[in-house]
Amino acid sequence: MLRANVNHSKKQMTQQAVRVRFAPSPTGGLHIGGVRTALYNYLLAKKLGGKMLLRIEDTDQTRFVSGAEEYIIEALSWVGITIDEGVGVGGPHEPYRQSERKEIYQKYSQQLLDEDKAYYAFDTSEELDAMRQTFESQGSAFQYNAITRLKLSNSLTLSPEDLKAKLDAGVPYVIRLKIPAKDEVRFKDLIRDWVHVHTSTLDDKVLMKSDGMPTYHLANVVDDHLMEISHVIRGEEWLPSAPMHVLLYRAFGWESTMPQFAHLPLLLKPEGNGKLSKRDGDLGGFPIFPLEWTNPDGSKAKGFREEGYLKEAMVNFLVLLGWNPGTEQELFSMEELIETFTLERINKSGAKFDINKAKWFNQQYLKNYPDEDLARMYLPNYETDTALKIVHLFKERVTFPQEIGEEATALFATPETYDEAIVAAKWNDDAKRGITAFKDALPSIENFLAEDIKHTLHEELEKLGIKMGKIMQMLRVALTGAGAGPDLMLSMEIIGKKEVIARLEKAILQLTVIS
RNA sequence: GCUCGGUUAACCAAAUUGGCUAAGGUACUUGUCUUUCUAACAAGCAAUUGCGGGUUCGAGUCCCGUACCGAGUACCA
Repeated sequence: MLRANVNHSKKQMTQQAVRVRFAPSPTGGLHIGGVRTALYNYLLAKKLGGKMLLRIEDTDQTRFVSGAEEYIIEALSWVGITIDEGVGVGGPHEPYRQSERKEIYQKYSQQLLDEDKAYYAFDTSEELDAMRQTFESQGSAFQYNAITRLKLSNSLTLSPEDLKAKLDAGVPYVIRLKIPAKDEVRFKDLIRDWVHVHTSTLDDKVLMKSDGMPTYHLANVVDDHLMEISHVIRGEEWLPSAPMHVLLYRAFGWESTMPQFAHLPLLLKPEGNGKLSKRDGDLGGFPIFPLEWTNPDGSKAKGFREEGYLKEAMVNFLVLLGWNPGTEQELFSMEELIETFTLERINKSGAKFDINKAKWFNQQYLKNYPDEDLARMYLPNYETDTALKIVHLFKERVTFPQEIGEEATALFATPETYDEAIVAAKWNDDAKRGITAFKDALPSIENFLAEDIKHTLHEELEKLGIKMGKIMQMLRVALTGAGAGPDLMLSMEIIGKKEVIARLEKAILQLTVIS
């Protein structure tokens, strides 16, 4: 290959073009952890002027779910990750769907077979399961390795004639990697530093399944090599099999151009320990998927996008799950992230998935969102002028943009009930006199604007010698039913003169009857 | 069981060649806002860094032991 010229200094290695890949399998909605993995890949690619590839790992035909691939592409595009090469885009290494690359894997597994680095194995799943059980009952674990393979049904133990007979007869087989009995594998993980493992603890992993498809292990090594991937950035769950992947690169003679590895910390459950799962989302009432996902049976799983999470907040939240800039900055645009991101600053320990943090980021971004956009998107049924006032009134007090619409609806609804605790504490003679006087003065206000309303309230209360603080909360209850809320003067301006008067009349009447 | 990882306040989390007083956020408490508040702003409270040893002038950081938690251990990725 053209890359033959490579076994030299590290410096030259790092100057090699940066090419990273996101390689999900289309088995359903994309887990939010996958989005983070994609994001880290993307950030590294952009930072170093490299390419981001999307490869679909659909080698498990039994788990394939239609629609998942489109979903993945849409999810990535939602958060702003653009693909330079791969499924949906094309590129020089097509196809990018592993199911369409079968012959390639067959060719390479045949190469390993020819070089005696892999072998045919005819043991059935049932036989192996039984074997595992036996071992387990004896307190040890079954391994298909240098020792046991000599007692099992494979091309190492079968005579050439028997082997040929089985193959000719079409007996199902898998191809396994022949892991050396005694050897040390070590590789440098960009996040975890040197990892070493003795080959005696590894087992002869299946490379090709009996259905003719490769396993993840073979497919990802072959493809990463062929697609000239420079950095493999993936979840920690792959760390245990990484040594075996190194062995595969070695077996193919590709070790000198092997990509660098970076195994990302896990996304942990919000409570307790363990990997974040779909169930945790149901339990905590939050999504686990970026976009709403519809299962083949029609059932739906919620998505962050539909729940009202802004994509900027999502990115910011996700990027900080396992990475930090080392400064006190917490809000980052995608551009700033591309600038600041480094693999070196990813930490090793798992990151707790704290949905409150996601909400906090959403609030921060919502606050800075242009009023005009929010008004147009979430208050389409209001006049522009009114809509802008409503947005201004609520956007710093809510977490999700759609809440602005809900708050607006509530604002225009005459209260049916009044906060009892506050009525009990604050509804007294002064409150009644003050509010009545204020109400009676309202018709004379020409421009029903917050400033003028405030001015009138001041005047009326001054005449009566009542302090503003004494009745403000009661006034709010009379108008909205609730003891807390946004700026009251602006609220009244939006509600409108007629309705404010009507509500006050109603409240005075009802509350007087109650007390 | 075995292999590989992790453990810093109530919670999240930083301290990346061992080096000033162990960041920051959330929550909580208090104050300010002559107009309330669940908002905003300000201040405050909170950690012998899982535990036990060791190396060192100096350890969250390195070494040994131990406890707990996780990941992997499939013809799934």
